[in-house]
Amino acid sequence: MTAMNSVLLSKPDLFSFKECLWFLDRNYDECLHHIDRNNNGISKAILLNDAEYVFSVSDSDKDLLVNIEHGKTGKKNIDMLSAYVREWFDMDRDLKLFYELLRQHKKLRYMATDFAGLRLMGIADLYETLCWCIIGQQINLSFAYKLKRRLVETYGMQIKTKESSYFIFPTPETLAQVSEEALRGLQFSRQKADYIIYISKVFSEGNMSKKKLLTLKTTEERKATLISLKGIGVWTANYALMKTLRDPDCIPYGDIGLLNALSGHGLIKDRKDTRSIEKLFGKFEGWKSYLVFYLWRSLAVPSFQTK
DNA sequence: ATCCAGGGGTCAC
DNA sequence: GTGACCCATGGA
Repeated sequence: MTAMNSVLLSKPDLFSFKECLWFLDRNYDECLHHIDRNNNGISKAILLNDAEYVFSVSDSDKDLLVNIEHGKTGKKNIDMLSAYVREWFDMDRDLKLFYELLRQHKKLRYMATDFAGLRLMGIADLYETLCWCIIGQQINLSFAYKLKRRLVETYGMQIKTKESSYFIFPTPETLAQVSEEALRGLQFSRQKADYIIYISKVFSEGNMSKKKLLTLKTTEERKATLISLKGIGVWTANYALMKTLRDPDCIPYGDIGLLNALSGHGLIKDRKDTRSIEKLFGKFEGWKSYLVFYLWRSLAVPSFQTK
């Protein structure tokens, strides 16, 4: 029997909370969650149905413990947060087939062991994902995280609990009203500032949403709809479909990290070797997004770093 | 100083 | 549809 402010989620097979946490804490200055290494857990603030919550997820043997730290409690709310966590950690997917495919590949089979249980960590909110992509376009990740922190701490909602302080990503309504100059003051380039403000207007005026995108049936239609927006190119569209809509077969073509991982494994000759890329991913039908994610994970393995 | 970083837009062919 | 070129900004 659990209290009304917490619930246990049973871990699926091939699930490692530790691996997932590692990804969420890979030495970058992430401003949208707090990792607690001592307690082996993570906490985060979110907005659900216009209500704010701070919740934590921690390891509890064969389960994950989800606890409401701040906000409305009760069964309905804890159920909603449970669903959020299951989605975030991609807990409802059976990775068995993916691991079978990995083990069939000489150069990649080590991943099934070394990264065992790593899940494709999602970003629930489409608007946040697109903003994050725009921020990250063509700059190094540590600077991208800096820009995101400035944006979030300047325009996001802050929630203070006894233990800590949390931020929620700014709303499109807020950022639609921000001036280009203000964002440039945060060291956004003119281009990034324009894209962010434009996307914010599109979302705040109701012309784009995750729900809207989900009404489109095919991946290609969804991709094309995203790309029709200024600032959203092939890379961003694929990234968003992969992280937010959880499309199983999206490859962010052109991604520098992906290319580095592929060449680090000796899987491609150069960045334009699209034939080899197609050939490799062709073997991972239904799991292309997962393969991309695992290749990103491999970038932290010293022997596969290109520098 | 120079090159690079989890791209995107534009324009010419 | 492909390729060349420009755009910005901090980090190494």
